[in-house]
Amino acid sequence: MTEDDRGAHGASSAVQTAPPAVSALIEPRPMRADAARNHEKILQAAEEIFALDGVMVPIDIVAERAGVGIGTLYRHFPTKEALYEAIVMTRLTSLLATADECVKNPNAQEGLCSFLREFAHQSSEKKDLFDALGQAGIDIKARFSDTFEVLMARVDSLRQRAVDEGAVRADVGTKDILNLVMGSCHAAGPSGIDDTSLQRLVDIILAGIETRS
Amino acid sequence: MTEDDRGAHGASSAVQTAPPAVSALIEPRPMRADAARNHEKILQAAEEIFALDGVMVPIDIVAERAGVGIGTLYRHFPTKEALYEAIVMTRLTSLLATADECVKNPNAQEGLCSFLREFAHQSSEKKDLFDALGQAGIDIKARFSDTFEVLMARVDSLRQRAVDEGAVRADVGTKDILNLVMGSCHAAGPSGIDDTSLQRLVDIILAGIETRS
DNA sequence: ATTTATCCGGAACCGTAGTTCCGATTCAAT
DNA sequence: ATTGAATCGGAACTACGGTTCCGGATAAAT
Repeated sequence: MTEDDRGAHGASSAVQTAPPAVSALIEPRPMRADAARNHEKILQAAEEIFALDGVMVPIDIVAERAGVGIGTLYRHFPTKEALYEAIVMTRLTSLLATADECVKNPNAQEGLCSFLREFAHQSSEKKDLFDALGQAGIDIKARFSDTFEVLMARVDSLRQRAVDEGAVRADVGTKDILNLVMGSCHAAGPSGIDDTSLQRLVDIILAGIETRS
Repeated sequence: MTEDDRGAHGASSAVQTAPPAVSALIEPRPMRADAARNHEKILQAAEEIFALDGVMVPIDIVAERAGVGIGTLYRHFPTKEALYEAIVMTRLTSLLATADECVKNPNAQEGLCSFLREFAHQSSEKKDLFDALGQAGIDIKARFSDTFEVLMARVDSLRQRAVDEGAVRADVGTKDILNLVMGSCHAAGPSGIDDTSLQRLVDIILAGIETRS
């Protein structure tokens, strides 16, 4: 039961012209047009709502906002956790892209700096998504260990470059930095924190990890 | 209904010898011995459990740990929120005491420093109590505004002294500092963070708010 | 146009956690 | 020892949110 759309995420918009009999064994079916549309609508609605009201919102609300029934939502994401996973994945990927961008910056310090700013900015926009999930008993680091590792490595290279350049103290770990920045994002209570204040906090952190003269 | 033990918290252990008829209008009744005992047991159990498993634990568990029935618990704290309030109050008071202690330190920088360390230490011990409450939709700053203000003022005097002494930058606010330190405490995920790492984070923050040479 | 596999919608179900209620129990005053 | 009010205990009630189920609608293949 309910095994029909398992693993259909990567379908994209590739046209299927191969003989059905054989390819059916590999790729079950291309997913109906409306289904694909709904899948996207749900994902988007969830992202918006979670960012706005936190992950505690009842799932009905997400369905309502997406303009679909609850049943439909469950057809696409058999569990609320599955929804979380999809969104966190999006988020991690996006961060990874940001990190990649920042690595290109020839100035190591600037690179690290702008990554952290962007990281903080995203985190505060998406109302403490990561943290709220932790609260709800989902261990992100465990569930997405591979993607997480990659991101971590990327950030670490940002940090290492800055250290090599002599701009950042060698005795602060990547985790320390990320913990500090993440922490800043939700410390200001449920009301969130305005971007200006947040950037001020990031500045302090940056000052804190700089090499002293 | 259920108005019999309203406001009986401050009863303490003062002996009542005044004529009952008159004092009854002022102080309803001294609270039965076992009741007082239970009140204390519940408070203590709640503090322990909340610190250990977070505020999401069902209230039955608290009652069980305190060795009383659910009904009893509700007799003393008519709502789960009421329990929260009692505990947060304890916590705030304790922090206030710490702050008072630190103000006595003749060295302003050391004073601020040791307060922040202690603050961080307590926060990590008591498993993100404040934050978890925020998550649960309780706005601490609003509900305890008066006590909170006092604490805030105290910390601000710690900061101001350090600024006057030329040890801390003048452009960082008290809120910034507290946000950073609070943030550090729970950023490390549900598993918490060991005290050594936490102190390292506090060190970075302290470095970040120092005046540059 | 017909047919059928897929998908949609939302009523109903179930488990969980907060809260209420009231008979049984216990304190403490006489 | 007796008595009555205060307190206790926990079964039962309620609200809420996640999940299941299935009759009806729809895309797309013939």
